[in-house]
Amino acid sequence: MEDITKEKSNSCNDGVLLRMGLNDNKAGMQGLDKEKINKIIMEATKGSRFYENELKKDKQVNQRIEKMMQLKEKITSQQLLKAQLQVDKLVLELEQSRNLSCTIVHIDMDAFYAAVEMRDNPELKDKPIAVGSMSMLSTSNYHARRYGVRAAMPGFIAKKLCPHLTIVPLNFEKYGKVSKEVREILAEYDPNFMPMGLDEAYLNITEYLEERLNWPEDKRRWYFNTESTTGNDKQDINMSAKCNSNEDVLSSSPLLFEDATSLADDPCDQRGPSAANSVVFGTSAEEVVKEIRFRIEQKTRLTASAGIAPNTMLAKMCSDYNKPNGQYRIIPERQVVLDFVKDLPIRKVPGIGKVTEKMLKALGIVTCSELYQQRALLSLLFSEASWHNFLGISLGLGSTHLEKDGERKSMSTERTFSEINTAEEQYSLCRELCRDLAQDLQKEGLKGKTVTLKLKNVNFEVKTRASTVPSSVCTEEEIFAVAKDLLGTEIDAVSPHPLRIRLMGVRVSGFLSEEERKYQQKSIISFLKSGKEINFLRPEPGKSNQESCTKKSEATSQGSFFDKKRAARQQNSEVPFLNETVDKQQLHDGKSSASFVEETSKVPAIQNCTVCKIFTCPICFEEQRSSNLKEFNRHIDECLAGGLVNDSVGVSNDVNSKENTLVFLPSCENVNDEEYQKSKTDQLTGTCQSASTSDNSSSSSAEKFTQILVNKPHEERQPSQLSDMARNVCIKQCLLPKGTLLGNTDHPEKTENTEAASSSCFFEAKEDNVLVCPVCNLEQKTTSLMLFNRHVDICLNKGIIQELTEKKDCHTKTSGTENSNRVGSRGQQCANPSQGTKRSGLATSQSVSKKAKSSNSKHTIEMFFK
DNA sequence: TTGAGCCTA
DNA sequence: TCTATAGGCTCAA
Repeated sequence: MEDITKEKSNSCNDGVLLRMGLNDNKAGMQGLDKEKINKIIMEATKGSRFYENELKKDKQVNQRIEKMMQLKEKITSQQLLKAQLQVDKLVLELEQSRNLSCTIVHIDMDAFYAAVEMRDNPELKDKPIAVGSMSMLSTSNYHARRYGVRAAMPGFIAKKLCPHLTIVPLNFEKYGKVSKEVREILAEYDPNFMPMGLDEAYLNITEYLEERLNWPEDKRRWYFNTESTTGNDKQDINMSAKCNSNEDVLSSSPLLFEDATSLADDPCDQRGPSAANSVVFGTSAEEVVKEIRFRIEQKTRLTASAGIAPNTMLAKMCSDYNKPNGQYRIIPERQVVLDFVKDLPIRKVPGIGKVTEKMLKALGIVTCSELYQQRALLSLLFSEASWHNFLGISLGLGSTHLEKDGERKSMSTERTFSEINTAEEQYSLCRELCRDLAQDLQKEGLKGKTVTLKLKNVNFEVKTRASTVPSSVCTEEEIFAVAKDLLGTEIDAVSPHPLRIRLMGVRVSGFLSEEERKYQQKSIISFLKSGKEINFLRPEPGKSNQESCTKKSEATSQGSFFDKKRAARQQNSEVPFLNETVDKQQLHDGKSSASFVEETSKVPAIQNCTVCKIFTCPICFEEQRSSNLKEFNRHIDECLAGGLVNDSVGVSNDVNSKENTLVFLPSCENVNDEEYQKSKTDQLTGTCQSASTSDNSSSSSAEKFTQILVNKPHEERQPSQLSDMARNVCIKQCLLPKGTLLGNTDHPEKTENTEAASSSCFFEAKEDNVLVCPVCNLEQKTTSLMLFNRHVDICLNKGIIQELTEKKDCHTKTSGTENSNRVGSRGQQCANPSQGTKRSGLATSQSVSKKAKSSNSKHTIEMFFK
């Protein structure tokens, strides 16, 4: 985030000191010199538990290095040669894919938090300040940096380095507002720009540049903001320029820099004629970026640095090149890119942290060109993801498109405190964290299956303990039920000694993917509810999050339709759907929006849930007070007989409103054999019944309604039966394109056009007809009825069984065995957005996930109940 | 596949 | 007196 962070790690040598100490000589100019700073830091930390832990961690890194070196020793020249060929093949491929056509910009606000604080409090202007607390600083201004005060440094140590340092507490609300102002400007240049935190963003201005080429001068003229230039600050808001061989910088920082000169006074400014209080910017990328920075400064009175390059990785490094308040561009030519990267220290590359730096240094790799030279060796020592990443870096390759952040993967909350060592306090804190987390989760409407407890003991050793439960959780009670068990295990593990901790955190992950949620929304149930959508998962308009979430949790805590089916099966219950005693695992799964029953009672704890007697009818959506389930089922029967058919069809399509093709097939699970046989016979004879007809069967419609998706196991079904079921369940003429033929394979004479009323049970497509699958709601181009029916079958199996019930693990992990002989280089790939690895990683997992889904499409309904 | 630990920003 | 949060990778079981 802050350039200070980069400074900190510029040249970490060995050991702990480096992590904590100063690593460049900038500080020495007017503040303290490097040695003195390191000495003070060492005196302040040595002997502390933190320091001891740092030593321990350092030892572990050394062990990893040792292991790597042993591995290296075993590599034969033949292996190396082979690897070289393999890697060079990839180099060729990468070269071919090199894209220099994009203009990517990275904008980075200078010492953001500190600059905001200084702007708002002129008294701080000439003082060394840092933002944060005595425990930890988030950033510091450039005065303070001269004393070695930097981000990620505890305030008390900073105070030792710079006794007159002013520490300002964090005010995220304020930074957020400023950030919003900056983003408004950025959006004008790239509406799809990618913010990275509050103070950084990537823009793709390729298209914008083309457009701007034809802009008249007046459209490129910007005026100085005299309003924001108060008397005292006037000299600060000037525009200045400093020129050097590499760049042409608009500079001015009133707040951070002392060497600003006025733009008007600058002889190297070559821009065109400008009015006294305005400035005209050109059409090149450099000019556009200057304009952006000018506008940011005029609007916020803060400065930004920027990098311009053909990809995100390079752009990010460029923004650091002339920081603060500068910009730098890499011309989009292969050789220029390679030259830029050549002597660049690897630590400057986003995503390469101190550990990776140290490991590479052990191999004699310090610069990016060395990274390239050792590519074959690296491919043998590091994981595939790692060495691919290294190769990309050494070739100056990175992502050329900006993707918005993907779906959230986890949410957590943690707290640091002075030692807590009693179980009572620990459980109490744990609950508190769960409460906070539950609120956050509910604000975003998230539920996850994995709960992770994080503990840091007084020796700074961090432990995480996770547990994955069958049903998603989101309420305080649900999360706490899992977390307290994890905590209990840890307390027991050290017993009879007390567990002495200084940090506790709770995380929930394993959320449903967006895709899975989409499937939910398009589930057969929603389909059947067409026109009267009630989506339990969405916040209700006009209601607070809290209200929505409460309702949501109430609804979902009853378990979805499928959960109840599963519960019923597990318990061998005769009651198919509205079971009063539900397995606790089923109670908390909110995956499906298909919950028919909405209860109004609170679920106090995971252990003791009972079903309330107020139900929401899935047909009329009215609350029904029922003393027993039969009564409620009777109500649904009435609704079905009287309203569902006409209503549901009528709402979604006024054509054929009098007809429907829904048939409620009995389930093998919950319907007696006789009834099942009867329905099976009906299917086999191709009898297609309307709901009203089916209503005459011995089983109640309500029960059958709940059984639509439950049928004979796949193996027991003939293809034709499956299709029949699919048709029975999903056919509604209203969803078909006008003119689509509906027909009956068994009775072709019954085939009718949708224009006319039809109770037929399958689709017949015209040539090249596009049919809308009633299950997935996607258009299916098909020339064959068979194909389309097959698609519907697959959707029914896949969409409903898989998508609704099984949570797909979005993180498809790389095989451990594949890389088992490699030394892991952890983390650096993913953390580097500029490499595109984070994005591509996401894309990969998504595509794998899709693949998994498609391969699972053969799964059948009954699998769910297993 | 899951859990734990680690790396990075 | 050494943070808080999130994402992703690796390795082992």
